[in-house]
Amino acid sequence: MSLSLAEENYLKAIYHLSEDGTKDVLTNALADSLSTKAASVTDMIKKLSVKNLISYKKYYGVNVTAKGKRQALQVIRKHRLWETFLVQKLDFAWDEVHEIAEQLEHIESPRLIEKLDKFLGYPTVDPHGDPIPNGKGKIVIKPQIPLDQIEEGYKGAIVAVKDSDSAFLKYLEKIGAKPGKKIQVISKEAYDESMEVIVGNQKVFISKEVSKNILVTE
Amino acid sequence: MSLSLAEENYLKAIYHLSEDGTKDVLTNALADSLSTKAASVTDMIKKLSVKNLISYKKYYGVNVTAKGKRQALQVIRKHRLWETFLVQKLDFAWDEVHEIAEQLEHIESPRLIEKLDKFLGYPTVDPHGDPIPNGKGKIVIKPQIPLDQIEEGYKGAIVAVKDSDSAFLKYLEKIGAKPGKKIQVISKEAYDESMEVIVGNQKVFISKEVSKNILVTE
DNA sequence: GTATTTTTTTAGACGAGTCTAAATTTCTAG
DNA sequence: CTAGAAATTTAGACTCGTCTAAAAAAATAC
Ligand SMILES: [Mn+2]
Ligand SMILES: [Mn+2]
Ligand SMILES: [Mn+2]
Ligand SMILES: [Mn+2]
Repeated sequence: MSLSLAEENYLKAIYHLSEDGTKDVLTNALADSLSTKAASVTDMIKKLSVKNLISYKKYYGVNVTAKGKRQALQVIRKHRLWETFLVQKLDFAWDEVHEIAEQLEHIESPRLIEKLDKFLGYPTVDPHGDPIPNGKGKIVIKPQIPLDQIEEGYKGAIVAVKDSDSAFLKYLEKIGAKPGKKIQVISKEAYDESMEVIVGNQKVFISKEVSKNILVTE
Repeated sequence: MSLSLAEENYLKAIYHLSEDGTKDVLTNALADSLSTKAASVTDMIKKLSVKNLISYKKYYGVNVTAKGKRQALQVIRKHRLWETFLVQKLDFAWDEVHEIAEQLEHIESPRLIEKLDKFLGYPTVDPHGDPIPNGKGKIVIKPQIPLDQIEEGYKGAIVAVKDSDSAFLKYLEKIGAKPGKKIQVISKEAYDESMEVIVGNQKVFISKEVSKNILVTE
């Protein structure tokens, strides 16, 4: 009963778009996310539904079942372990790994993943700060808040980044922002919600566009 | 112009069965090797032929073109680098890696392969002793002879093994035979061509079935 | 509360890759 | 040299995943 590459990609997209299974995902949102057409999504949705991986109410979107969530988390686990490998062992920059992990996540071999996990020292987060589900699919999410919801005077640390777009990650690299780094909010402009922050030792201005994609500790 | 997974598998099988492009490969041989049906092979052959990756004479088999050989060698390069990674870094036994490499060889990312190669220290042979083509597809084959063609009194070393069957590799493991190990032929039975050999420090009897799949130095 | 717009589903088609069964070609005995 | 056997190709069908165009349902606007 193992899933095809397409099925895995759909399941993962549904899981992510549903925000970990908390809200239903609409057909067009999935089509956008997977760069495909709504009609194709409807077709695949029916198949996943028959296999009991998602629940589907016609016209009102889908969500993962318990079974589907387990499968999605396995794929996410593989994706994040491979990303970690690529950055930590092969010396890739963090903005280069997503596309490659998108392929590697579909390699089928439980033993491979076990051994990779061990080789990497059982990491709990990937290079983007995203938590890595364990072998049983359990995922420990650290409390985290989008930086745009933070007020002046805040001191904390970056936990993760939301966007996996390469240009965004390159920009973060440039300003020295990555998971683990300390961050302070010096001032916040009421008009456009842009911010002046200190990351590492550097003072930088960031727009709301950026701050909403940076997740920080409480 | 990148190839599909199926195309890559066919091309690699043709290259191997043709013994590095030296003889034509027949439809049924290909079907056996790929665990598919002759009719499917004929279909795919036509496609590869149109793409100028193989030359095809109806009813008389196929062989790789220069272009096809280049592509096949790239896939083989990836396969053998991944096998090396699995054994050297992830601590897999050498009989466990073939199936996984069969999947990993299709991951598309030139940068990944470059970096993997570097990470492994630019190995020249894989865990089975098979040469790893370099980035340009150049392959250095060490002189090697099947052990069954060797006579009494021979002293040399194992260069590679032919069969990637797991049971065969496990057997070799048991008798301590692997690429790099020294080997001597103590005696050879004329009747069935079985041999008494010393591998490492151990004296063992091996059948022709085994000796023909062990490649040794001259 | 009806009309228009937006979203989703259905209908029908296509390419990739595979299969079985039938036709064709080549090989091999005698 | 020819009949039968063996190998290969062709014909037609199927699944998977995708697409476009048309139909249907839901949301929204007035
Ligand atoms: Mn993927
Ligand atoms: Mn990530
Ligand atoms: Mn393969
Ligand atoms: Mn090998």
